Amino acid sequence: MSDRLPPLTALRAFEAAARHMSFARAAEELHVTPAALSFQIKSLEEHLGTQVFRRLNRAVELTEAGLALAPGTTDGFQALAAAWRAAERTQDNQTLIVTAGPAFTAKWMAPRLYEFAQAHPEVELRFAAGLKIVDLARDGVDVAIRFGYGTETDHYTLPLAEEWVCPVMTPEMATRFPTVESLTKAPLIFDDSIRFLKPTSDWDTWFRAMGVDFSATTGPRFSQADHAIDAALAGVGVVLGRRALVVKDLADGRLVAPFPTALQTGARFRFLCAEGAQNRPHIAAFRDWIVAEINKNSHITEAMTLIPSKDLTAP
Amino acid sequence: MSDRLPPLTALRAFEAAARHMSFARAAEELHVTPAALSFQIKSLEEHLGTQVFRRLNRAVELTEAGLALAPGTTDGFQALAAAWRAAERTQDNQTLIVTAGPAFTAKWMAPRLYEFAQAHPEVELRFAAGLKIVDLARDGVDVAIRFGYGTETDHYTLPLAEEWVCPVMTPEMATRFPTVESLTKAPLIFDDSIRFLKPTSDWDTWFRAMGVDFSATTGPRFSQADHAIDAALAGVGVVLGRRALVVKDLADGRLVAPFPTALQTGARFRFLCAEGAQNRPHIAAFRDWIVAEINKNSHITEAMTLIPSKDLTAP
DNA sequence: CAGTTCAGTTAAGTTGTACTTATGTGAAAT
DNA sequence: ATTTCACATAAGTACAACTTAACTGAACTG
Repeated sequence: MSDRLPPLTALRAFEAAARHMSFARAAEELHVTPAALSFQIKSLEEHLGTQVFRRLNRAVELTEAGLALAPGTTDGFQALAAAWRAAERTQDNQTLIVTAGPAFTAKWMAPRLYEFAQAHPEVELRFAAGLKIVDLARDGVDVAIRFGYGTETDHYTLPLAEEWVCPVMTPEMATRFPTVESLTKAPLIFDDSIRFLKPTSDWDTWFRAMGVDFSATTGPRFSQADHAIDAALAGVGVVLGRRALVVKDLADGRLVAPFPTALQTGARFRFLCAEGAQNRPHIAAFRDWIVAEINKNSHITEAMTLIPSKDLTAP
Repeated sequence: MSDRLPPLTALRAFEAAARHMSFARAAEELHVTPAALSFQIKSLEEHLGTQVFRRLNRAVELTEAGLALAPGTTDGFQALAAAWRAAERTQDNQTLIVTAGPAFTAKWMAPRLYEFAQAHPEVELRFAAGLKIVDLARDGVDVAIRFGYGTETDHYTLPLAEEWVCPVMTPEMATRFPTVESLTKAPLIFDDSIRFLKPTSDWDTWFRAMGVDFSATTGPRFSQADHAIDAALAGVGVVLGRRALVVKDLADGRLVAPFPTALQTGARFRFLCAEGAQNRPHIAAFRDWIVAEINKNSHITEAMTLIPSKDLTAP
């Protein structure tokens, strides 16, 4: 992969020139004189054996070779710049960039952010949305919170508390549906975000765990777990709430779980960071804080009867 | 995007060292002495303000900063190398790299390849499979043949003949189903590869064009058009064959189209290459040859009654 | 239509990066 | 105990990369 590259400064000069379509502006960007840039381009052309720019009267134009070269060089230098920034960020123990799904961000992080800021005023937290992050280093992220089963290799992984689901509702709603049987008549909210789980942990499974044969079908459906919980908070109905996303609301009394039987999903949130990064002070602080926050509400789990979903597979 | 990069030779040295996990081997790859490489790494570390390698007794190990830096630099230099190769290829008028879908490759290119080789012995054709090519220059492809409606901007685009579909079958099959009415009883083959077309050009539409109200439902389905045609060639049944994919078989008598009414789909194959590349001799030769080949069989289209599918939208 | 400006080229000379050879260091292998 | 191996360091060199300064040639400008 090596010998097949021209002088890198020349490539860099070309990339800037192609981006600006001007030698003068490229020279300015690179803090060199136009003359230097002109030489670099010339050197590149000698290496390639053909022109990359067509020199017009007052402008330059990419030749076919230049057109082939330009997009890839821009990509390449962007990747290098991103990598360099990622390396620089490892030196920065003030800023912590976290990525998490929308549900965890809204229902776990957001209500606790103030407390973290109190405990660690020196750390500036930033959130990068999106689930599609594949490579932490490449995407400029320090920590990822992910939900599911998998255990990534080549990353430091800390599994957090196992996720269970349990019917939760407003206190007012609980008075209207005091028994499990009455719950079959209650407005049920469906959280489609956990449909990917296997074995499934849905309403039917939960009723089966309670010894009730009931097939829930109609009711509002949400693809995002946080929206489903927001609906329950608004008094729309009863939702099978995920542990991590509802314990705060349960602890604060905004929601109640009158039927303390929960399905163990087998899935859990995981704390991920680059191998070795777990020792950086602010990352370790963030991790320890998350773990402590989870333990704060462990009494809610202790009050639950936990039944693994896998023991309840449909007949 | 500029100032935020260390000396590129140092980055390059680091990339090689991280890839080999050895200064000595990296130095060998870059054709420099280990001493030079050691200095480059040191210079990089001074720029970053921290070590990127932990020097062990007989080995080196990436530090956290190094771990953050390594993958992105490898990506970056790979992108640069790919771009440089793409630029070099513009100098090469012997090799022509073409990408096309499996159906076009199998049913249009393959049967005509020998003729092209005869006409242009100096050009070496290579095929890159896959539909997912987004950027010709980035992916190292000279020419793409694509099917659909769109007209790419920022590429040279030559629309080829509009695609129609018409029932085709083996001559033996044609004797068994002499009328349109009898065709409703024939084994119909479904080519799902054109289901994305709007308006649809399917069996129902074709029968509607013939004034027959018939809803075809059962029959073998193929997601790839070439497989559907292969099935028809094998005598399995009758398929709505796409112009480009069946004219050769029609011209050679392997298939017949006894009902010369064809649906105009509005879609067509398009010849794509990088802007400017259409003038390179071997690309121009390839394009002209494709156009000439298509014209060779224009008598088949001329014998057809063409009905636009959009005039036949379902009631 | 001269004069000015603008964008890139070329020449000559300077600086400093990247490289070399040669030697040094420390730990593991023999 | 000696050798070997992988990288570090010192000192010196060569050339790449850059500078200033002068040049070209075309397009605006009034």
